[in-house]
Amino acid sequence: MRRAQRRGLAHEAADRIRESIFEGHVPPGAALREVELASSLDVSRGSVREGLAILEREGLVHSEWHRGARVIDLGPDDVDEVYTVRAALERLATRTAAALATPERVAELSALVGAMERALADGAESPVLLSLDMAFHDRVYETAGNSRLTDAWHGVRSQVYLFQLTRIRLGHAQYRSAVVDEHRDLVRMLAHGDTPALGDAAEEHVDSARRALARLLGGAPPPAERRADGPADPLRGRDPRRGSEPSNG
Amino acid sequence: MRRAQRRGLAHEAADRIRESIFEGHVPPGAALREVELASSLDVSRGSVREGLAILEREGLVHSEWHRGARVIDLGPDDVDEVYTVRAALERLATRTAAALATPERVAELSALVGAMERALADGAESPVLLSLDMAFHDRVYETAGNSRLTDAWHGVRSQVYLFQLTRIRLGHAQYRSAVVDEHRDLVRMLAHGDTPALGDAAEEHVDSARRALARLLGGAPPPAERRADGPADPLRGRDPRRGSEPSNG
DNA sequence: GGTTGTCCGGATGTCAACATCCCGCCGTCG
DNA sequence: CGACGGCGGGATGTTGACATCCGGACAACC
Repeated sequence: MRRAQRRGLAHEAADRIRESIFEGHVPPGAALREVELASSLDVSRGSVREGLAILEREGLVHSEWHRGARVIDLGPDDVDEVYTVRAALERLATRTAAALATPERVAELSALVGAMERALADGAESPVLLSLDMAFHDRVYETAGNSRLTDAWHGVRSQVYLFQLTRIRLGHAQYRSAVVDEHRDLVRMLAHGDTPALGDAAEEHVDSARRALARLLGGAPPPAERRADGPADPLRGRDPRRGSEPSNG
Repeated sequence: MRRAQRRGLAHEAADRIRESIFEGHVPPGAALREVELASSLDVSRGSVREGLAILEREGLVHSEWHRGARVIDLGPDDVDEVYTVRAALERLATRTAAALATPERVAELSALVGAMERALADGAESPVLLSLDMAFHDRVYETAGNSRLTDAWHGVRSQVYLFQLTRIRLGHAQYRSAVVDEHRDLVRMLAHGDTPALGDAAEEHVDSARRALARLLGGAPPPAERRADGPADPLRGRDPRRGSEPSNG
């Protein structure tokens, strides 16, 4: 059985705030004032504060000293950052999962793809598809069984979710047509144990999303490099924004 | 100029506690009691609490609901987890850095290698070498200019530091003999812009550390797979310990 | 006119007290 | 003798109040 988890108000608060952001009730760049949220959620400022720290870990929120927290404002450069990191993680996760997957796990993933097919056929809303999409990848990371890898994934997961939401909003059809096929391919390779090709396929899966977003958000045209040996495309530099390197020395 | 940073007591507390752990004053698995630390550091429990959250983000500390925080206890399985993730990150970071590096940046890295050579020749303590080692990689990530990538790195950095410390403690000579050469190679490739080989070299650099540690900690013998197209070795599964997946749906 | 100094509202950072929860111990019961 | 249940110490989770800091506006000064 899965172990039960007691969580506490901070996690609850984080969940609510995250929901609000995803549902668009709080626009990008908006200030998240602690007192406001505290009274709104009916918890103390301390708990809200801790919740905001959780969201900062997920990259959904950016906060500065004595300047409060704001919803992150994602631009074209962020697409590159997030998806480049995600591609590297996904490559590792998928390959590791392939090595450890039990038939039951593969069946679960296959069932998720089946659910996506049905949802697509039933003309379900795209956010429903997106939920299945995210669940699929969560399952893959879970199968990989590497808690550090999962943590790293959680560091970009919410941002990916946000990006895919805007992708859906701007380019509906394209997402719907690609999602199911790509995941079905992934499952097939995973079941077949085709490890060498899997890494590339997982990266390509992520990279295709990146390209679609780059096109929609109108960033500088991506270099469209051939990708036979990994993602070689250089990302445009960007200020390191968040300071505070751990200072062990 | 580098922007000035005001940090606050939480970061200060985190730094002190981190130091204590690195210097071995707090053994692995030991409980980190909030009241104790608070009186010891002469700050309030709230700040200590926030500091512990920071350390948890770095993977140095593990805490459970109403059960407090403990220093993480690293075993053979954790070596695989940490270094497998690190290899993936380092691959991306090094390749990206190669694409963006200015001559000045390469010179800085080269200077760090020079400092390592001098330290080695002067018979400096190994922890000094390790500091330069970490500084080198920090610099690489900084050059890559991807804040998400840097965040992910910070998620394993302290654990890597801890592992390298035990590596030094157990297998002194081997680390000293390998470090300088490997970093010099990295700089050479980076200066030369030899991108395709760089990714593999960076991965190999990390993987050699992983193997050394696996040997020293006496884990199950690693599968010693040929690594021509990436790290294919499956990691042994492990309980997902930390729960709390972000629950957006 | 542009720059600097000062002030004030509002928000965050920090603190110490109250509420809740674990864990080990021990007595009791089957 | 082993299992269940309650108790008490101690630690964490949560809260509301105080201290500090930021940002903009206005006024003084060169």
